[in-house]
Amino acid sequence: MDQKTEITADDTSQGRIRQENIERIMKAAEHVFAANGFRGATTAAIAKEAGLPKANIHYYFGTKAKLYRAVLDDILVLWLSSFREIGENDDPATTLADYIRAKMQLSQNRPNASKVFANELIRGAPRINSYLESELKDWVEEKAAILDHWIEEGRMAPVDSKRLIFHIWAMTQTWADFEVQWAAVLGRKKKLKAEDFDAATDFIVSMVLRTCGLQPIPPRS
Amino acid sequence: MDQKTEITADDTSQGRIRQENIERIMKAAEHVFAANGFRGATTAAIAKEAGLPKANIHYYFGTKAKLYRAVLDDILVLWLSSFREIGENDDPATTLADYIRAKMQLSQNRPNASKVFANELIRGAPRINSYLESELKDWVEEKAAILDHWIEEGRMAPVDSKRLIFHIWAMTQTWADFEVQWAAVLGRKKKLKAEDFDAATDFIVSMVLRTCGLQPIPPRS
DNA sequence: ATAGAACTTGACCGTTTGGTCAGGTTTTGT
DNA sequence: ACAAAACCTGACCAAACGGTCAAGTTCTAT
Repeated sequence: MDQKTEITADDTSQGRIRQENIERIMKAAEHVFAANGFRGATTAAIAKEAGLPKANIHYYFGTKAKLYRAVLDDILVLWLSSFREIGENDDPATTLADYIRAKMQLSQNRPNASKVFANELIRGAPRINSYLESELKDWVEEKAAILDHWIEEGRMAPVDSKRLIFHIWAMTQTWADFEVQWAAVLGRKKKLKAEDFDAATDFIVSMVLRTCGLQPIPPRS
Repeated sequence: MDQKTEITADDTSQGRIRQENIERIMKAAEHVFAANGFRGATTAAIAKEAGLPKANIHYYFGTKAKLYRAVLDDILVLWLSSFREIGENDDPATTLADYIRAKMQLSQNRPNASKVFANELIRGAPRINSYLESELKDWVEEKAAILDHWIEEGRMAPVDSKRLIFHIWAMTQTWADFEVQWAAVLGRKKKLKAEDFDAATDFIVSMVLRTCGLQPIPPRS
């Protein structure tokens, strides 16, 4: 009668079958939500991609909205955990480069996560506004303060630290969200090659470090 | 019987009422498609926002798919026409700065156009792949050649010209597509202020010009 | 003035949607 | 071995969907 098993994404308490199926469903859901947005995605499409009857996904997640939330929560955890700890005593150049590389690998390895997040933002982020206004805002302010500290110590050139972070995000995320566009312009067949991601990573690192006066500008020919 | 009036977006041949209604519907459609994607958007929602009965929008556009195409075509024209002509004899610094400013104004003034385009790309661009592979690719290659020419002449530092263009797009579009995110992090109430766009524009211009060796890096304190 | 073209729209239709449920099978702890 | 818990799923439902249509109203050229 009462199906109050209270399913959460990280329910490790019991059930091998449960874990396997939840994983399978969420992977399929991430893909379908990425490709169609929340409203455009159908539970039938998710079920088909997961290779399960539709009723089965409702058994585990109840409603489409709850499944979406679970996918979204998974992504937010991934997002925040990807941000390596930055300390005031670290080297500015290597810290920035490492961070860009980490974000870029996320774009390459988890493009659907990035797309679901992008979809949510485009829609006005109705479900994650509190996350943006709290965790994310705090994270940015904390990291920006460290950059400002470095600037004050003369360890890098003065830049608008918050906006630097914003644009690093913009540049790294574009390679996941708009992959088809860059693939088409570069003459690739739908998918980018690994070397495209490498070249983009190097470019962004170079651009950011030059902006911060941490890498010399090559002389004009 | 046969309603073969062949409606195109730029049908100026006749009909004051026709033009007015088509404009109203397309504006509403752009908003609804931006907020929900093609699959997630409903003709009822578009009709409601346009202030017309649903049957009326079918009278003018036939199907949801045709309406979407019309909106998309409108955006592609806007996109390409926004790219000012660049000549080999222009000044690199002012040309790049002007271009960034133009793209940024599009983000500020037509965010829904940007969002519809972004949605289409995230989905894999099923309807505009030929545009990406032809017009857009050609445009990028043409402009990149001019940048390369400038580099060869020693008028700017060597950079990967195509990737520079890609990342300018990424940085300018993020202010339209992900406005809520930046508004939340900056502590604004949902919408960014005009000064936020101005500050972002200055930052991107500065970043690009520094990268190209066209603007001195401020000394460390 | 008037006839034909253009525009309007409530009511309707077949399909797809998210979600439910009863009755079954499998797994698990003892 | 066996009962309880967990899992499975075809069949079903009301609501929402894209689209149609016939009967009307308004506009426009002569």
